[in-house]
Parts: sequence; C-alpha cells; structure tokens
Amino acid sequence: MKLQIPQEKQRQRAPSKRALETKRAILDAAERLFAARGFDGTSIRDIGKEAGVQTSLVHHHGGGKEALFARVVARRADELSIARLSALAAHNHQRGPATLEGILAAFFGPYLEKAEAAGPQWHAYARLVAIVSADPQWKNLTERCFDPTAGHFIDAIAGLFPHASRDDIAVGFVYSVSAMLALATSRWRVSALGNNPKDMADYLDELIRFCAAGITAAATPPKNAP
Amino acid sequence: MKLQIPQEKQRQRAPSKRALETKRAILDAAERLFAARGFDGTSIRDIGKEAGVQTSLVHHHGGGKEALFARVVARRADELSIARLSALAAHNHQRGPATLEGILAAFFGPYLEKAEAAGPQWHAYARLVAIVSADPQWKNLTERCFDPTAGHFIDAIAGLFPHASRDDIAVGFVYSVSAMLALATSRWRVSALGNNPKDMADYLDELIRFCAAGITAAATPPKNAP
DNA sequence: GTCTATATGTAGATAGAC
DNA sequence: GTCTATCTACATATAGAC
Repeated sequence: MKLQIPQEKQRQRAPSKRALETKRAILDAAERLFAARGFDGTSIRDIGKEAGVQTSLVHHHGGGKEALFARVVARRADELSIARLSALAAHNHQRGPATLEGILAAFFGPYLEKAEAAGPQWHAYARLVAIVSADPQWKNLTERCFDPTAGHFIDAIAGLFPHASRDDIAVGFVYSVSAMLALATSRWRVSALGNNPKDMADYLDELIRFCAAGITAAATPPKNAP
Repeated sequence: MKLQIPQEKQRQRAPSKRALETKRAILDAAERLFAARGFDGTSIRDIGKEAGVQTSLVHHHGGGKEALFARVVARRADELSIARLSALAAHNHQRGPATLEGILAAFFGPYLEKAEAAGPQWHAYARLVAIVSADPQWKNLTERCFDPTAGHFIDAIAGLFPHASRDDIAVGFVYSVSAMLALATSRWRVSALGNNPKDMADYLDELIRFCAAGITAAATPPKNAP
C-alpha cells in the first residue's frame, strides 16, 4: 500500500467533457461494487463491466485498485464534512443553548439525508463508509477523511459536559457512530423490504434518542458512594 | 453458495488423534486469517501456510472455502450461546428483580471475557463475528448462529418494559450489539497500544452504561404533549 | 490422511496501436 | 483517452500415488 490518497496530477490541459463523464462513471461503478462486495471481492474487470468501459480504462483513470478505492471514498468525504460542519455551526449560532440532540442531528442528518435523497449512489457510499471504518487496512484513509470532523463534534459535545473527561465523550461518540453505521448498513435495508417502512426522519429521531441517552450516561459516571 | 452450515458426515471410524489436531490447526489458522483479512482477502494457500499443512489438506478438512468459513464461525457459536443463555438464566434466578444492566452483562460478558482471557484465538473470533454481522453475504449464517440467542435476550429486556413495543426494544438491542462489536474490533485494539490500557471489566462497565441508557430511552418514548 | 502434481480460471497491471 | 492483446502471478479445486 503506497499511497492512500492519490493526489491529482498537474494536467497540461483540462480533460474533455467525455473524459470527465467516463471518470465519473468509473467512480460510480466502483462505489457500487466496492460497497456491495468489499475491496477484495470486487475486481477491476467487474468495475469496467459495470461502468461500460474497458478494464484498462479503469486502471488509467483510477491509478490502480487501491488508489481507485481511496479515490472513491475521498470523493464524497469533503462534501459530507462540509455539510456536517455547517449544520453544526448553524446549531451553535441559533438562539438558545446548544443541545446534545442538536449536535448529534448535525452529524447524523447529512449522512442519512444524502443516503436517502440522493438515490442508490449515496446509499452505496454509506455502506462503503461502514466497510472502511471496520477494517484496519484503511486506517490511514479514515484518519484523513473522517477523524478531523469527528474531533470537532467531540469537542462540541464535551462543551456540554464540562466535568466529564474528553475520553469518556469520545467513547460515547464512537459507539454512536457504530450505531449510525448499523442503521445505514443493515436495519435500513431490512426495514425497507417490510410492510410499513418508516420515514428517514423517524429513524433519525430514534437513533438520536438512543445515542443522546448513551452519551449522557457515559459522560456522567455515577459517584462511587463508599 | 450451496451449504452454509456443513453437516458432519457419518464416519466409518473415529478420526485419529493426529487428524483431529490437524483439523483444529486448520480451523484456528482459518479463524485468524479470515478475521484479519476477511473472506475474499484470505486464500486457501495462506491458511495452509499458517497452519503448516498442504493446500489440499485444507480442502480435505474444510470442504471448500465457503464451507470452511461457515465451519469456523459455527464452531464457537454454540459455546458462546450456551455461556450467554446460562448467564441470563443465572441472572433471572437470582434473588431480587432482573435489571437491564444484568441482562446486558449476561450478553456482553461471555463474549468479552472469552476474547480477553482465551488469548488471540478468541479475539480473532470476535473480529470474525463483526465481519459476518456486517456482510449480507452471511445472512443465513448469522440467522442460524446468533439470532435465536438474541431473541431470548430481547424477550428478557422486553419483560422490563411492558409498555414498550418489542420493535423498539429490538432497535436498541441492535444498536447495542453494534457498539459491542465496535469495542471488540477497533477501540480495544487501539487502547491496547496506549499508555494505560483499561481492564476488560472497565470496558464492559462503560459499554453497559451506554447501552442501558440508550435502550431505556428507546423503550420509553416521550409522550407527545400537544 | 497426507503428499505431489496439475487442471482451469481469473486476478491486477501494462505495452502499444489508434 | 480509448481500445486490443498479452504478461505474470495466484486463485480454487481435484486426481492419484503413498
């Protein structure tokens, strides 16, 4: 594993419109297949077939399989971070004090809204994030793409619990993210096949209720009464 | 995917002691590698090398790659279920009323204790369970190996919240399991590298605190005051 | 049960024509 | 940028000697 985040080369001229479409088709196809089958379960050939291009073109635009995977993950990470941080800023600048529920909504909301509203492409990305988060192989990638934003949210929550250690807050936040990923990867899909699928807002509410209570409990440990 | 749970063939004679050791070595090696690299990231050759046997022997004892994977997961599932259910029974038969914390301890405890006490082999299994739980490819396997026990625990928790719907309890339970897996797969490993690694009992306590608060919140939704 | 040898397919990556 | 053709390595699986 040489380069986790491939840097864009300085180009002589701007790429043609067709080339950009090809590149996007390859990234979209890779996103769907990586999400469905994982990194090792997906071949470059499959991606080319899914995108309707030649295998060698996938190499050309992706720069190798690992670089392509990192590119796919990083592509939407910025958009997601911006949405999350601006939602957090909006919550902090409103009238009235910040609340734990509001902070969690700023973190979960953009993820779940994009996954629902923007069609199967963002839904695949949600599954991809879950894969990346669970696998130590992609530790560098998550540190670059997601940890900085997570740090801001942990700080914001810590501001609500001035007597709690930042570690205790971080613990609760990690558990909360795992719950969010569980919702995006398994429960959502299962429920969508059921008789009366819930609205995304309902899922978001129940997730926030669970995590807010858990974080509050983690941040306010009981005094050891001797 | 033909057979998820391979059934043991009726044998003419009992296998020799050496054969049993070989088989165990193969299953142990497969467990470690599947846990570290996933299903597609692990080759039969790697497993043979790790176990110190020939590639064809892995086939002979495992019955193909998918069957071997299912065998590895199922091998410890019974042991884990028995430990969990007997801990639950012990909690229910004690003096005094059952508590949510006690029920969660009966579920989390056996998993985390085995993962810590029984050495790297059970720790690898913990990671394997996380992989299996997250991947739709192994849905049948989880339904057979883990869902029945989970059902008993959801019932036990539902008994504590007679006014809550079983669905709301199940939601909280799913999020709790995801938090447990997050602890076993990422936070544990990270903390072990730190300066002052916590005791397993401390992790268990903080996990129970988080999940008990979350489940309670999920099970007692706020009345909509108009 | 255990080994060697091999069959058969597919993986990632690249060279070079256009 | 795009395509065809191909290289090299490794995958799963099996046949058959011992």
